[in-house]
Amino acid sequence: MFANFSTDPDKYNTFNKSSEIKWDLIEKKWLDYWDKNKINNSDIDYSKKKFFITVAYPYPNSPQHIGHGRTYTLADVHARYYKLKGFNVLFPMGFHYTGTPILGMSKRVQGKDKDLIDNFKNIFLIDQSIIDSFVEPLNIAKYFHNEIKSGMIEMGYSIDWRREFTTIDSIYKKFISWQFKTLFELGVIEQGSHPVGWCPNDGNPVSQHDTLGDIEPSFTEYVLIKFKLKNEHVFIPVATLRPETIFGVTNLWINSNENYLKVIVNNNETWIISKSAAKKLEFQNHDIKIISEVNGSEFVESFVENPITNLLIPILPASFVTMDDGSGIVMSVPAHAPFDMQALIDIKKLGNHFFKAINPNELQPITIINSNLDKLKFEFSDTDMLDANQQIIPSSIFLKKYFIIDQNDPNLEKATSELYTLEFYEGVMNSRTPYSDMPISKVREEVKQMLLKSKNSIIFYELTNKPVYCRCGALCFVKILNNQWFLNYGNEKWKELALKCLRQMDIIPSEIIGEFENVFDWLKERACARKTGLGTLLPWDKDWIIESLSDSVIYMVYYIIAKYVNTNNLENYVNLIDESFFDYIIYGKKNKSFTKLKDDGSFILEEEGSSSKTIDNDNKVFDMNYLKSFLNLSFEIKKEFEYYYPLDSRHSGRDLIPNHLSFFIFNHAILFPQNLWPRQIVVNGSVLMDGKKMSKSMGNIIPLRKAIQQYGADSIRVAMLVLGELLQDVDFSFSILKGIYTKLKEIYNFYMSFYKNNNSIIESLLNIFNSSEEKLLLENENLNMEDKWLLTRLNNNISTITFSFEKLKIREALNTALYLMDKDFEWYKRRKFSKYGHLYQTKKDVFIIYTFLTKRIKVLSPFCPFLSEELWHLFGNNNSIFTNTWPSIDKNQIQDSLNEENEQYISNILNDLNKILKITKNTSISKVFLYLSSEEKNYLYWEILRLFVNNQNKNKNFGEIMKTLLSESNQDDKIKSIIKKNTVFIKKTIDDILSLSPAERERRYNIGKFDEFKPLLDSITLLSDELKIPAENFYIYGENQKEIMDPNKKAKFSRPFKPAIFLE
RNA sequence: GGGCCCGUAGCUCAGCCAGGUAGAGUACCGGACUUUUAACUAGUAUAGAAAGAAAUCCGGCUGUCUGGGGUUCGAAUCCCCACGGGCCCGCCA
Repeated sequence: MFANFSTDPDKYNTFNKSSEIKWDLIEKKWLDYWDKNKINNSDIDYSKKKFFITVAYPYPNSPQHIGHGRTYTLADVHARYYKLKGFNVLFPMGFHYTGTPILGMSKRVQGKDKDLIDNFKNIFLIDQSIIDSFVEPLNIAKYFHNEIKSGMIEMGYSIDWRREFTTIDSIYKKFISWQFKTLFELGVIEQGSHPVGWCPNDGNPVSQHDTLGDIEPSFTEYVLIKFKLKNEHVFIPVATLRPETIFGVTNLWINSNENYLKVIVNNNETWIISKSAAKKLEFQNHDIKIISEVNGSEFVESFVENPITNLLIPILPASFVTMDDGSGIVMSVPAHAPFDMQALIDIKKLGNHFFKAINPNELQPITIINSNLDKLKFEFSDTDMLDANQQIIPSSIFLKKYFIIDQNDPNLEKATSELYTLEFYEGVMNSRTPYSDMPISKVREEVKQMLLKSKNSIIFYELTNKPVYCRCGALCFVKILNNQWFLNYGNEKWKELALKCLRQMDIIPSEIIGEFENVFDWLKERACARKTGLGTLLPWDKDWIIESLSDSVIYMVYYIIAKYVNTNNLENYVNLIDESFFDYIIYGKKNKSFTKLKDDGSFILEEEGSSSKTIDNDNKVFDMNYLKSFLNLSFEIKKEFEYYYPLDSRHSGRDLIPNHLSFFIFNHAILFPQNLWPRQIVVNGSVLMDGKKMSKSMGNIIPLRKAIQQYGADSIRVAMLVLGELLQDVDFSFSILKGIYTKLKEIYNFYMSFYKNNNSIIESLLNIFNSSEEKLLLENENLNMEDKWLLTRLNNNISTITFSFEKLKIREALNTALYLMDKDFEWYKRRKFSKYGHLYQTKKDVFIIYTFLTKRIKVLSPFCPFLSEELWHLFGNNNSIFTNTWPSIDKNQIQDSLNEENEQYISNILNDLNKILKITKNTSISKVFLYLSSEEKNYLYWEILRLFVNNQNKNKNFGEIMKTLLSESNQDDKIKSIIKKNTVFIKKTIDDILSLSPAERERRYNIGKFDEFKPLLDSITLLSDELKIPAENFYIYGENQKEIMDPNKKAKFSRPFKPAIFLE
């Protein structure tokens, strides 16, 4: 990968002074350096704590776009932070070849699909010759694999590439076989049937990219209820989504203009169904034999028996019945289905003479569901709307509401769905049914189960978005796949185990844990094998390929093995690798040849005189040395597994919670002992573009590598993370990216100029930290007010950043490191310049700034590794910044609170003065008078502050405070009078304190008596500069000072921290 | 249909869990800046003025916290309802 780069740093010449920074050179230089110095490699090191972190590996069917980068970048920042904290971090990456889309794409390339090829050419910028090679599916995977990997390297991800693998590598497949055999033995893999979208022409399941117009076939479950023809052994099945309405059926509807089929189903029953229903039933695994074709009209006026109520009901003609839905015959529930009601009305219009055996007027709707129709009833009252029991007929209300005229009215759909929703959520069954007062949502399931149990119905699947056509042009159906293999995530014991695992895991952000619990709740059987695609064969049933979400749940183990495949030729022993190998590594079980291994890795010697051949338990003969070296390797791998496992952190997008992440927990929970369960999951939201999810079909993707070329990796890393906190879905923004680009440039330039002006001092400072010289330079009395403040702020910021990192509030950490620290430094500059006219001069000055800059670049380094490494080396360090340590927090450095308060105070005064100047708009001001508040006021201030700090939950309104103050001073009349004299002051002070953050209150409280005079005096030069008033024209008085100049009697308005101000 | 999330400055997002202070970045505006001095004002070191703005710096600006109701002395924050936007539920990964 890096063969083209040299390690000679001069070659890159990134320290030159041209105004544009050569990010590409900087990036190449450090990528090369990290690679040469193996910075990202991780091996067993018992002297360090390990930290094993992974991200979901990519599926290589397209280049990475900015959206993918977020999860990876977060993980990388997390990894780099832990590395700086002194952990031995393992951050590996693999590639997921398992699945079908690559095969589909390859087929489309073979078929010269224009859309796809244009996409490759124009969006992904792939050469025609490469596209041509895509007729071979593996070439697609390999191409994008390389593409994605290059992108990851260019982004500076600290991945240990020695552990790379793909999911179709031979030993990986053995690993997956082991996983499935083990799961099978644990009894959580079962066989059953499963509905899928199906192309009869290809004989394959179809999903979105297999269909014309990229339609995802979706289907619902109907209940097909069988009505027996009176006096005949013939059944008329009808499909319904509302089985509970069986109690309200008055008749069946048949289309008398269409032909139906008489068929024998499953060699057993005779049914009358539409032609399309016959076909659908065949795909749904029913054996259909056609006997004859019959016209629908032949059944008109026949009677059928309701299988539940046993009532005899007639079959009547209706034109709204379509042959493509259900069986082509429907049951009529006029009271609750507007279609049925309208058809009934239409029939009644035909008149009695139309029928021989039936008087349609005798057909009365049967209301079986009560729901709140009050609003509608009020608007449309009419006698027609009552049934025989004087109950309101819901469907008729909706017919009126939509002004329906006949059964072909398009508004009937609307009326139907509205009534459906109303009754489903608010309706209850009435007393005509055995389910009186039960909610529909519950009854529906019960009736369905009852019907299925009594064999009066079957489940019937129907596409909801039909017609769906395969790319080959054939019409698609719902097919029931037989003998489908499932992972039974519904298994109670398994679920319990998974829940236990979840509970002891650290889920970040914690509020997302509820989402996991929900998923665990409804998770049931999950198909785990397919007929097509790349992947591993199901070990006991080689017709099936293990499905992609099932072979990617515990693969983190494999990163440990992959290193030995890539660097120790483990593949040479592939014939020795079977379940016993994984049993040994993961469980420490010794089967087969592993019985020859002792616990310390040495061998149990063969009997004397044995040859160099050995025989394992399967009676296979091996060369002894060959076996020994395999066992040696296995022992090494086992040691490494024990060192790195369990997994410490797993990063993923939140869209994977319902599947991958949940399966990940389930599989770990059952396959690993509790002490090896994963410890943490970190979930992040996705990156949107213009409010929409990035996707190829939307054409709103930004290829990652292109963006790196333009803005550099660091800018993109920062932009991705600063956009929003973890869980938030963020909108990508180029203006922010550009802003960050210039920000990083600014940082770079400042470090450069600082170095150039002070290079000899800086070099002498290289090893100063923790030395006696450092202590000497930081002697309290040597430091100015602003120096102390800067060091305090530095300390506090590092503490904030560290704390944010620990909670993985990455954005907060970044914001502090990138922006807030800069703000502090700006203030420092202003103070310095105003006092001395320069930023640095003495060694001490340089040292303070050097301290700030050095620590800052460290806290920035997880976010911008390239910039940080560059500047780290600029300052003369000749090791990698990532082999260094995270800046420590100096708890008792100096009087932190006081330093902060001082500068805060100065800044507040400056703001106040500016505001007053602005309001008065008086430019002729020449003198500034400041009055500091009296002892009495200060005393009261602390008393009130004490109440706030100590009694967090008490009422803090004015009355309460007064009461408390007075009651606490009940013996002391002097204090009492002070309190009474200063009620206005107290009220204002309460407001002052309320407007402080809790931290600020705490700080002021901890400082105790605050001397306002000191910071004022120290900042006179600053105030003078900023206000453009000579320093000698500032006058500071105590409120009660005798020789006070107070022409406007302002002094009495002074309050602690808020001196009274008068401008002349 | 089920589950989840979001709605705060023009834009992208913090703040909400633990109620009292609305805050960052970006955009925008002004100034510093550069050029010109032909015309205008003072007057010749120049300033105003006019024009230009790549970067940088300084200063400034912006809010019915989606709406309604409730709890509270006090609500962006807690509770309820409504509205608007998004995500996930596949033999996709």
